[in-house]
Amino acid sequence: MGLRERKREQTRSALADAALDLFSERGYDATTIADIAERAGVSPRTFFSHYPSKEQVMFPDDELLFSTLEIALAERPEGQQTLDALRTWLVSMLGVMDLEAEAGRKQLQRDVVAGTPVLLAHQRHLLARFEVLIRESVAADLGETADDLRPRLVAATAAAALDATHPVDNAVYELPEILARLDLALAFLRGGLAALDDG
Amino acid sequence: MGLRERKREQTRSALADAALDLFSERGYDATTIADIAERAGVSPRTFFSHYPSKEQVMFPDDELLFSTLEIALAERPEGQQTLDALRTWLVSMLGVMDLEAEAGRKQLQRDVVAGTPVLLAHQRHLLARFEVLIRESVAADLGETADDLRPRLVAATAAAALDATHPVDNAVYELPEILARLDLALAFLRGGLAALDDG
DNA sequence: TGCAATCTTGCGTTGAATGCAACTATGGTG
DNA sequence: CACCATAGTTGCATTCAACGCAAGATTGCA
Repeated sequence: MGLRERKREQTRSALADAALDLFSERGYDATTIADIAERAGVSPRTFFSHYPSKEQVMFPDDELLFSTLEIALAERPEGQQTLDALRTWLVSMLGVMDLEAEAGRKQLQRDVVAGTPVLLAHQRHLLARFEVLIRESVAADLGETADDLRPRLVAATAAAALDATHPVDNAVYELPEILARLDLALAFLRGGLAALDDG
Repeated sequence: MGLRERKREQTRSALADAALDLFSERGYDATTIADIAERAGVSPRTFFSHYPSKEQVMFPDDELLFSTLEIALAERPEGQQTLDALRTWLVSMLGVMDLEAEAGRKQLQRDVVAGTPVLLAHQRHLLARFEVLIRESVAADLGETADDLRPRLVAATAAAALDATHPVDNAVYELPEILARLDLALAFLRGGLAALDDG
């Protein structure tokens, strides 16, 4: 990676760090883009060359998560079910994540989000985008349309399971614990499908 | 209802109508609050005394739906499950809705929403609020916390089922058809719970 | 008729977000 | 090493959503 890209990444994360700090100090609404840019040492205009909106600076790597899941679902081994691919993807993501970022920072991020309606809404929006990916993939598995009921139900459940992998309060989840939760959700989901087939 | 309230309601729905028309003519982004207010025959400032934001004018009666569900869940008969109360509420809502508003207008509203990312996001936000209600109520049923897995999964499924009651494309659903969809979702959900109990 | 509550309106302010053009730094090429 | 294309940064100007406030208009009630 060249100097140029490295500098850009540096600015990008400086903005994210500055934003997180300011949001947690003064609150989201009391912080302006100008404040964030100033603390990050760049011009206000530069903010928008890295993040398209004020909310997104709190979710710097969600675009990456989204695209990796998109690829993981599209390029999964022949015959592998969406839900298995999802599980595999989650494991690999958790593997990468815990290495690069320390837990305290993530916890602070969660606290700020939890206390800010606009950010909560945006987080749900992101989750909904994941749900769409899952829904389309599941629909293909089942040979149905994304508008049909079964893909909807399955995707909603899977998205809720993904959401439930985020620790609550100050708990720190370990990988096996997270997977256990996911598998419980998958069991729920498969039980539901079975019930539909019986009826 | 006095003259004052009637006038206010009149202004409120004039704004909603004007907004829907303009959004479908020029698009959401190309329409300003001033445009809407002008067509509705009121001042721009008045818009915000009826709707807190530009998005909400497209969902004029969701606050009502929300509060009625909140009450329906809180004041359900002793021993009645959340999901049954939800079903009852849906039936009563559909009964009221189809009488007051014609289907064509609703269809136009759905088209505009479907073609406008901001509005889609807001619709999901509203659905998420319903999901929270359901989640808390289900958690109480099960004697668990709203953060626990089962209430999350059940609420997510139920919310998806609610969402699936909205017609797709230009289809017009009849009441029995909608209920059949909901019941299918409830069967899915109970099958899932059963699977969890077995494991 | 007059008073109180409520709705409407205009004015001003803040701040998010975008477009554009100029400037700067980097990476690669001859 | 000089040159050029590419990409990142910045300042400037603009639009518009959203809010606070105070004054004006209208309705309900005594």
